[in-house]
Amino acid sequence: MPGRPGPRRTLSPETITDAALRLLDESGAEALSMRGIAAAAGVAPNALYTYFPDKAAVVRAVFDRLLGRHGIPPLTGPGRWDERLRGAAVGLREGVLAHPGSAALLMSAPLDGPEALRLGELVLDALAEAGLDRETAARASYSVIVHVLGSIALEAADQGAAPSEAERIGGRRAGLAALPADRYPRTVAAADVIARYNTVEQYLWGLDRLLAGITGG
Amino acid sequence: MPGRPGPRRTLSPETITDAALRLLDESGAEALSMRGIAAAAGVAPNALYTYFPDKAAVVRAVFDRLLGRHGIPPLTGPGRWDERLRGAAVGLREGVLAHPGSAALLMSAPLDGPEALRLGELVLDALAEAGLDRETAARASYSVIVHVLGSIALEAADQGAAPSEAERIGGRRAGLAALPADRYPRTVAAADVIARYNTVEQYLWGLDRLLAGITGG
DNA sequence: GTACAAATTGTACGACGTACAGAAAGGGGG
DNA sequence: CCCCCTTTCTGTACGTCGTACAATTTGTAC
Repeated sequence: MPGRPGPRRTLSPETITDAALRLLDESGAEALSMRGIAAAAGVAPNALYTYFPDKAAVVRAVFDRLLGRHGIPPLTGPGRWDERLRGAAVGLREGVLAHPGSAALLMSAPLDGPEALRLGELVLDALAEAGLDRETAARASYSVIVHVLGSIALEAADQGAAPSEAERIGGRRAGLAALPADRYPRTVAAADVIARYNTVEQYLWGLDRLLAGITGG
Repeated sequence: MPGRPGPRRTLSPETITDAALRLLDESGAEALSMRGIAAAAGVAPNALYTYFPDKAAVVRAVFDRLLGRHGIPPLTGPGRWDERLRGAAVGLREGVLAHPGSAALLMSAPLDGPEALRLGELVLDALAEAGLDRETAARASYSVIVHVLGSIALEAADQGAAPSEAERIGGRRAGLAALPADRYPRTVAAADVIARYNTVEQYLWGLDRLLAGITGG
């Protein structure tokens, strides 16, 4: 099909998501407005509606590009399957957490974009290499993805929780640090234990336990 | 301290979150606006700012009450520890998914409200009963909570993804159902496999694998 | 009764998503 | 070469949002 009529100058879905990612890096997720993205792309706000039906569609596209931006390794690489899986998990975590606020998008859309599919293929490929049959691999990949994305989202929610200056009580945050140990004895003790590890270690510990339960049971 | 001056008639944090929960049940999570909550409580929008510094604080409080609304069983109940854990997990899932859209709040705030703490105590209690030492129980509880909340949030995001009428392409949704099987062979097969199970079964399968990896390793 | 502090309202501002209509712009048929 | 038609982008506007500010109401303490 040769060129269609009309002026088709500046925009495309890619230039729009490019501008959105630039905005996300510079100003955080709460700045991801239609007007802001349009301004970053140098067009009027409504111009975006030629390429996306609404804001949710733009956000989904941006989220998918976020998933694929951080060097997910090829499907069949060298090294042991679990090492490849751990490496991809750590890379994804670092890439997402580098842009605080973007993690809020992680659980907000179905995982059906092209980059999300590439991620799914990677996980399934590694699990097949581990010797799982098709059914177990399918179920396991879902649980692995839940663990990876859920951990990242929860960690971001924890550290991104607006300290907000208005919610401090008596100078310290009304959170785990100020718990009544008599009412929540185990939780306080657990917070104490977990605080001794950095989060990436806890993240990989959970992933390893999950993989052990899948392959060993 | 006897009564403070000023008229303190109608409101309190509880009446506000009550109104918000009523609104959430009737009109969904996207209707959770300050103005809407205030109207449901019968006051002017600004009245809420006497009790909460901003909307995010209201949402956090509502989210915490959501966590506790669905009959989380007492910390030390009858029955085997894993049965209690599974029961609480299923109950939480049903309760949250009954209000589509409210699941979007699940990963949006740190888990430090009173009901979130009660949930943490329940999990830790069950894990202690399983014979785990303090350190392992602490780490395991974090992973279990990630799995439970992450699964629910992802399921809600999948099914709540606005079909939106504008994003249908050729009459069918541009999603997993229309995948190019030559580019994503494993993913397509996995979607096929998982579709044969209802989600609660997959949810418990993942929980069981995780628990097996924790207690057996 | 009078002064003061706290709770609630009235009003307003800026930003948001997006609908609608029009203007600019370029290719295809004559 | 010119006209027409499709497509892209802009101008403008509407309703809603979160929330800041000042005024008003209301109760307690002296």
